[in-house]
Amino acid sequence: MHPLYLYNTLTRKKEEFSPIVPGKVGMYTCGPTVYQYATIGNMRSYVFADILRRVLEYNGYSVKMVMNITDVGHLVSDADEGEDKMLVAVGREKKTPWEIARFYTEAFMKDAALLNILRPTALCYATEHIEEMLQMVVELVEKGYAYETSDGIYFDISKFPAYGQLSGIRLQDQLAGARVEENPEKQHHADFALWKKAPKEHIMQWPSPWGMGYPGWHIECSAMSRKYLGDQFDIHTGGVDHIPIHHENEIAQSESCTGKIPARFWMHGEFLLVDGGKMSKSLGNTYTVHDLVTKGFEPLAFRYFCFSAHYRSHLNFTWPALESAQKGLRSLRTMVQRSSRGPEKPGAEEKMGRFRELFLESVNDDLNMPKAVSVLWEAAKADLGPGLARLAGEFDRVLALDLVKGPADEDKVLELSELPPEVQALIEERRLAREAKDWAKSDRLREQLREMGYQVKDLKDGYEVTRIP
RNA sequence: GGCGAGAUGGCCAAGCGGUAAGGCAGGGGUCUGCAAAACCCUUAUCCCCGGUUCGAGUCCGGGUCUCGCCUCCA
Repeated sequence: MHPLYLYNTLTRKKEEFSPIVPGKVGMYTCGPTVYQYATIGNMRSYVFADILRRVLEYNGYSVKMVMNITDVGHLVSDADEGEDKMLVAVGREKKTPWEIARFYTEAFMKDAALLNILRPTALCYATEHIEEMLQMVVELVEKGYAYETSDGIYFDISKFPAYGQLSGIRLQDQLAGARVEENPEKQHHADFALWKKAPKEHIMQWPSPWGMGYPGWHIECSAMSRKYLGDQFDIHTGGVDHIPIHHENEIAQSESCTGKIPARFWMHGEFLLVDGGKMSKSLGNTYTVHDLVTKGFEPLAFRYFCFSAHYRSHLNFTWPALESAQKGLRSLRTMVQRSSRGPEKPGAEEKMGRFRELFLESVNDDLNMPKAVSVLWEAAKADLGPGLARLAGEFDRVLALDLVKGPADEDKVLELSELPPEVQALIEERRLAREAKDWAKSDRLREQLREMGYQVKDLKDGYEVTRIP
């Protein structure tokens, strides 16, 4: 047996995983803010969460996976300054925040489905949990962890000495207001908003004990994870950018309320780089799943590409790299699918057992997907016969690359009858030329067909026509 | 200024104390009238300098260089 090891940001080491309740795992994934299309950088993060969930299930756990949808505008800056993201989108698209949120939520779910990301067992929308958030804010105020200013309710960080445990930041080292305007009413520069009082023109606002307002960004995760997973659950995931502010704040809020750190394992996915540098919405060098499809790639090529590096490493996105992934995936599927048509091989089962073990060992080693994929490649080359297809089917419960059913290189062989008449005519002419051993004419016709978008392969007896992609 | 990650063959990338996975690309070969496909073979002492050890990409110290976070963003 291979125990499951996961890296915990909290302790900065790999730990053997075991859930609070035997056999069951509760995990919470920080979901998207739905005010524009998700980038492939965002998607890498959700592929990571999906892999974690699938590996847990592969290990026999029943997983409750909760993901939030941030459909309320929180402020642009985590330091509670600046514009409201949702309002920016409202100005841009001339729609209501609700319409925008719905539109981009659907777009996100569609992209996720294209990447074979399983739907979370529970999706929760921030706007549907304002009540729970307010209750938590009230609780924090009553317990003395928060104070009121002219523009909102703030968490009092001085009451939570453990602050900074995730990121290793010591508050006294941080330069107050180094890059943002300091709010003079805040008692400590790292105090953060639990609730904001809304100016009249603010579109999304709700009644509260402090008048009309809207929630601070961090409170939604605390309130919703508590509601669906309890005061303490097993795993919390997100991007590395969430470590210093968002998750620190979340821990501070939740633990102040419940007395417990909300999650035992904190796991973070590294960023996707583009051409060696950061991808960011503000730099405008972002791509979406749709962009990949437009360039002729299948979405799962991106999923496969994500497996080329460990989730805690930077992964550098370039078009040639994606092409390499697409080729690798296609060729893997070709091997798998071809194997299912051949005869059984003696001794295959024995070898398969070994590969199963290696695969499990790899994914259970903190989700080492590059290793896991290499195990599959080794299996593909091990002459397992139809056993390979069975094995790939098992591994695909984690990989989800449509190995057995997805498009492979060989799938494009066309019947003569499905070709346009003029193409059929040229092929027939070429067949006759070949019979007459008129190679010059044969080659000329093959070139002509190629220009029309068809590749002709000559076999022992006959030929195969495929469409050039 | 603070925090963190990383430097492995042409490219991407595993390995985390015992003598370098895998993919893509390249080269050679088999097959073929020629192609294509397929199959086989093939390409590295791991940024630099010290140290620990019988033994180090793998641990420690010091450099150099990248990159990320501390603003939006996974």
